[in-house]
Amino acid sequence: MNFNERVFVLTRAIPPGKVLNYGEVARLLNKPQASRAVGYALNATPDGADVPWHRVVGKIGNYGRISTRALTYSVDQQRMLLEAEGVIFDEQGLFPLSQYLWEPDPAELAAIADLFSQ
DNA sequence: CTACTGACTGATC
DNA sequence: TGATCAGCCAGTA
Repeated sequence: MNFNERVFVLTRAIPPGKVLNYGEVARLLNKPQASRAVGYALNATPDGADVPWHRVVGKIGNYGRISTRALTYSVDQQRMLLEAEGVIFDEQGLFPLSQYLWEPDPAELAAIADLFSQ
């Protein structure tokens, strides 16, 4: 299973209403400094694949921010998807990571790691 | 193998 | 409040 597929698997495991920033995804994949590669992977996400890519966001200090680099989907669309799941944005389009960052159980991570070896 | 490209991040100015 | 810079990494040519 290559890096991209791992990113997809992990992203699929993010529960509604929760998010992960690129750096966190990379860290959970045991590659703490591959945040940029994570962005590349999500950019390659097949449209229509069962991957909630909108739950992966950028990070500014202790806040989450929707990335504007890729225009396959607009910032507004991604924001609407997250708001539909309960994420509240402030006037600057940011939201506190402390409140929305997903913190998976060790057991859940183990299950995901299991899929990686397949 | 080398070179280049990004949905990144944190530090610096 | 921005804008820039430099490390970092996987995928592609």
